Amino acid sequence: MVTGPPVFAAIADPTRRAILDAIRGRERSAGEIASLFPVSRPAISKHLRVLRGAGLVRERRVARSRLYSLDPAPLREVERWLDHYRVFWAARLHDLKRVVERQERRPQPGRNP
Amino acid sequence: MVTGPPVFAAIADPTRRAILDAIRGRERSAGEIASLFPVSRPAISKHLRVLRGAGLVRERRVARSRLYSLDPAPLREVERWLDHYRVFWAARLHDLKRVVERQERRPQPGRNP
DNA sequence: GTATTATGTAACCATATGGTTACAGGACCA
DNA sequence: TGGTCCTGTAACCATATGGTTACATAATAC
Repeated sequence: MVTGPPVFAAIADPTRRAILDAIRGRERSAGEIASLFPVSRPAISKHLRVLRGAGLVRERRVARSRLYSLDPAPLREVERWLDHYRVFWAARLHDLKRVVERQERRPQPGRNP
Repeated sequence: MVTGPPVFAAIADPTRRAILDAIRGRERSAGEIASLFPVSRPAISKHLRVLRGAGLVRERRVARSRLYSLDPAPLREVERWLDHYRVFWAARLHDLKRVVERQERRPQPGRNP
């Protein structure tokens, strides 16, 4: 049984990572998400439940559809864990800083509220 | 079956993350690692095999012991994946930059060669 | 009301996973 | 050589996981 923050287990599966990639940027309905993958709709439904359990997606009911959008907050836990290791590839830390600075200059994408 | 980069599955288990935390900093023997956890030594041996499969640990035979040390390289794959999401908590990007700058100023820990 | 659409849930299945105990093998010591 | 130490592997077990098909439910359309 995998205990600890569920986000680590949630992103272990490649299909779930792909789902996150698919809704990063724009909200999508469950059916729309399912259409992107070669597995059945119920399988996707279960993946979405896991992602919801990890707090990685928000669900919004609209008419007959359920629209899913990204909630990146739990990923900061992964980020925090990686912090302890980032020092080990410190040779490229200045690259990271440059990335950060580039993104700071960029306008906020702003997920729809 | 979990395909894709094995590093994501490797770090999904909390015991394996704890093992990485334990050998981050200093090399440890298999038995020493096992002594840190409430599970049997063979269980740890299997976890170490998974970590080796993901390229996260290096093994060095010394006398009767096997010494394990961290190989952080595969974690950069996780880092790279997170890059696409970091923009979504951009409000705190300047914090990250500060962390980076703090670590750049710090002397290199240098894993023994 | 009834039909239709979109989605979650139940029941089930095969395989993966994480754990155990028992055993095998290589390296040091006498 | 024989014995002890350290560790990996084999065999096995219970449960988790990811998938399926069939059904239930909720909201719109008629």
